[in-house]
Amino acid sequence: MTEPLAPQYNPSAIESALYAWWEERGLFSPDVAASAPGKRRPYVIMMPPPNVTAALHMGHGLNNTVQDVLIRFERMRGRAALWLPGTDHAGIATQNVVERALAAEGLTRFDLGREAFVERVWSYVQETGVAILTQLRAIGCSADWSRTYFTLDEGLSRAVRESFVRLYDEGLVYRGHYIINWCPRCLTALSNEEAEKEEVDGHLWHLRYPLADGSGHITVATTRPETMLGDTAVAVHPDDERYRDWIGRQLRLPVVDRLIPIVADEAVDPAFGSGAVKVTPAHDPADFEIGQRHDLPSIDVMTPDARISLAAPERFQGLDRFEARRAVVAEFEAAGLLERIEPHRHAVGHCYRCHTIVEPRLSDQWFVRMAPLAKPALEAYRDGTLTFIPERRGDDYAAWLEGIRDWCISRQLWWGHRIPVWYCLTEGCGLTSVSRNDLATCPACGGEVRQDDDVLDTWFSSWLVPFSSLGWPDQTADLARFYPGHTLVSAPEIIFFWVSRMLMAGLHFMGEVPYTNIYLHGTVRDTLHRKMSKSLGNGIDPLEVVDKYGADALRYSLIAGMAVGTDVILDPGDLEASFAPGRNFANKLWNAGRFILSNLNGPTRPLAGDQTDVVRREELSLADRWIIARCDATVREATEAYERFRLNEAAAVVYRFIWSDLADWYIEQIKPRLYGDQPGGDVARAVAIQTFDVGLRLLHPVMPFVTEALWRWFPGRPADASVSVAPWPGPDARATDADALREFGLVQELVGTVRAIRAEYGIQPGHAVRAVVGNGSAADALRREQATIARLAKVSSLQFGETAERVGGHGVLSDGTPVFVPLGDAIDVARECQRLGAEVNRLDQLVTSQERKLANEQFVSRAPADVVEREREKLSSWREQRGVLARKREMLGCQ
RNA sequence: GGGCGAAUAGCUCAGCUGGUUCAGAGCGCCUGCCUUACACGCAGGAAGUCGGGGGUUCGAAUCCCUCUUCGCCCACCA
Repeated sequence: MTEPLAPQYNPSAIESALYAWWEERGLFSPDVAASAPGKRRPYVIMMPPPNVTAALHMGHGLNNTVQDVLIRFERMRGRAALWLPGTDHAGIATQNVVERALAAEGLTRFDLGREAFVERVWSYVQETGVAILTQLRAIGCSADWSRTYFTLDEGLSRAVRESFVRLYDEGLVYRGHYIINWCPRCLTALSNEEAEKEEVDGHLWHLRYPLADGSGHITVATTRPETMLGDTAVAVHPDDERYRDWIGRQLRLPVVDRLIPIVADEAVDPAFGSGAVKVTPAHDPADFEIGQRHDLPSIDVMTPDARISLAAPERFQGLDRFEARRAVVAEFEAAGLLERIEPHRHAVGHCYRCHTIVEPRLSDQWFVRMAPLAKPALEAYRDGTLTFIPERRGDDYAAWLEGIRDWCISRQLWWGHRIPVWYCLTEGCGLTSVSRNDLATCPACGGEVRQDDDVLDTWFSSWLVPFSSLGWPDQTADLARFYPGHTLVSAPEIIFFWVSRMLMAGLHFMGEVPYTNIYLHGTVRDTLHRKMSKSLGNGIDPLEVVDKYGADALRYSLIAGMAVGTDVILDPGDLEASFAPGRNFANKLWNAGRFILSNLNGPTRPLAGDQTDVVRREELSLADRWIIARCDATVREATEAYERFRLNEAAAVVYRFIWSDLADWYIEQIKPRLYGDQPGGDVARAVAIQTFDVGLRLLHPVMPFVTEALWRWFPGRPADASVSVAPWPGPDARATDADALREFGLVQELVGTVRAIRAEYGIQPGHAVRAVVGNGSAADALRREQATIARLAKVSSLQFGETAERVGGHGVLSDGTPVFVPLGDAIDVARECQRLGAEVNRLDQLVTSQERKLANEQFVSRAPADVVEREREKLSSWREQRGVLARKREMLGCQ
């Protein structure tokens, strides 16, 4: 205890030093040997790897705080706890960042060429890549940094290739020519999940397509008129009476002047629009399928950056898709073929990285066949292997798996894992080789080969992380010990990108789910319930909070503000409102610790592992027994709350114990024993230390820094002791003490009653009053705690029994004990009558409704006996209190 | 268009298996206190028809139905 104990806790003075000390000691690196087979399975959490270029935001703050609370809890419970961190190369996101930097220099990636560009990304990533991991340390994350991975590391890249080759060999990876989601800005294909559907207000254009023979026209409705440049048919439903005779006839496609047929297809909904659909196989997934069924040509009228291609009439070529839309509509209008335009709200896909409207595009891509992978993953949910917290998220998971479509995994990017496929360039051979190793020549003909230009979807490496980060495909010791893990902590929007895919990959490659608990927390939002985001400018920088209020305050606010599965609302305009409670609590702890530690200079008892071992039971005062019982109850409640992922409740329970019980009552109660030579000082010191110690340990997962600082300063700690690996407090049957809880509760009530009377009549704080306490069930206890009552309620003399005086403040305890504070002329009798009258009325209402309840035959006969008994006790208690106050009113001569 | 969630004090939210936490916490507000751990504190206080309506039950903030208002997810009616 050599550190200066300033009265105000200063987090920045200790946090980084404590963190460095933890890390140096390797407290977060579980030993593989120490958790050898036969011992309890280790507890493993895979950290959702942040993007390598990311800067810490509140979403990371919440996600990682939750994980840290869980991992610290399990570590203290004595399990080998591994929290495995890493970073994600984040293909599109990272490439975009670097391309933006290039753009500032007036360059594009094409100016550099592939090799130079990738090098440039690497150097960028090496510069910034560790920033977020450093930031996670600043908020106290106890991850095992010695095992940090990067998804483009050699090891993980090997895993990516291995999995690709295996899936290919199993027929689960294939190359196909389909409509995919295409981002015209990022110039790459996207998976369905990466194309975010968003409702937008658009229009429905009703266009007339004339029959080739000039005998009339058919009207089609479309939300994207520009695609008509690539129309190759119009489809109607085969049973649609209106068009029965039209099927098979030819239309003259306006604008492009091409003949296209009318075909019949079941996919058409006769009830929508005109019941006739223009068919653009190259630009719409549904149309593509219609095209296949009817053997229609596909005309791709757009370039990769969504301009009109050479396949369209010259006057449209080069136009942006939205310019082309206007131009097409204008031509229809000019030709009198625009029937009408109506407003139409519909869902449009947007690139999840740059928010550009996605263009459905026909191209050759690599896919993973998902149905066979989804089946066991669905089974694992249905048979109860998986637990979702909150439960309802399991339904989202199951629904997605049931409707799963094949996964487009190729990306036309340069940053990522190059697809391990080589094409032979030799004419007549043309072999496609899928290989774990780089190929220089064709294995069949020895000719020149060319590797596929594309890279894999970022998530194709992340879905392997639960085992690839442990060394797979090698059978490493880490893999044997730490797979499978237990809990995955993520946000609901990541379920489809990552959570379910890891489950599928784990089952497929490892034969076991990578985790069984899936904890899905909410989103961090502002007070208008908008998601915090850079673009909205409503974010809060976690590091600024750490700076101003400390990491513990940040963590406390995030945890305390979050019930299972609900969002966390923070006010970017008022950091004080959001984070002061945590800061204040840390300061409270600091000062409670300071007080206890600075009062150890008297006799004390040795610390022991268990609170009731410290002293003999008969030496304990009522207050000692009470705080010990409260402490034990807190241990039970907090432990259960942590186990059930009710982290906010765990925080609240410990907060109440430390602040309301320990600081407000127990510490106040023992002060005389500590200051003077009054007996029991040694016992009080021992109990205070012991219960505070328990409180610190219970709180450590949520507020690691301040608890560690205080815990280490306790006398007698070995220099290398850390609360982060201190044993988790266990319940103690001997601490249970209902009498102490009830009796000290009455002491608290009495003090509160006298204080309220003092405040009501404006008695100066320095002025002592007398108090008269009548006979009640706890008379003995109150008598024994006279000194406590006198001190805390500023009572000069506490009398027991009757008194002839009647003018003063009156009250009653819940057991019916009358309380009287003689105040003579200091009070106005009428006011006191009114005060008591209100109280009698309140009790009267309670009594009346309670009497009705107990008079109800149905209640008495149907409610459980113990409930009826409790209700009877309540009634008699209220009657008793009402009687006491009514008599007091009589004595005062109230009307 | 389908599915899910939320609505409790001025604000942010707890309230789990219907009844001893049952109407709570923190912030804010009002009153009084720099009482020798803490003014980031202490003590006392005001403040709510538990969104509306209906139902089940001896008993509902809690379970069911319905309406209203917000939010989220999914969706190839062009």
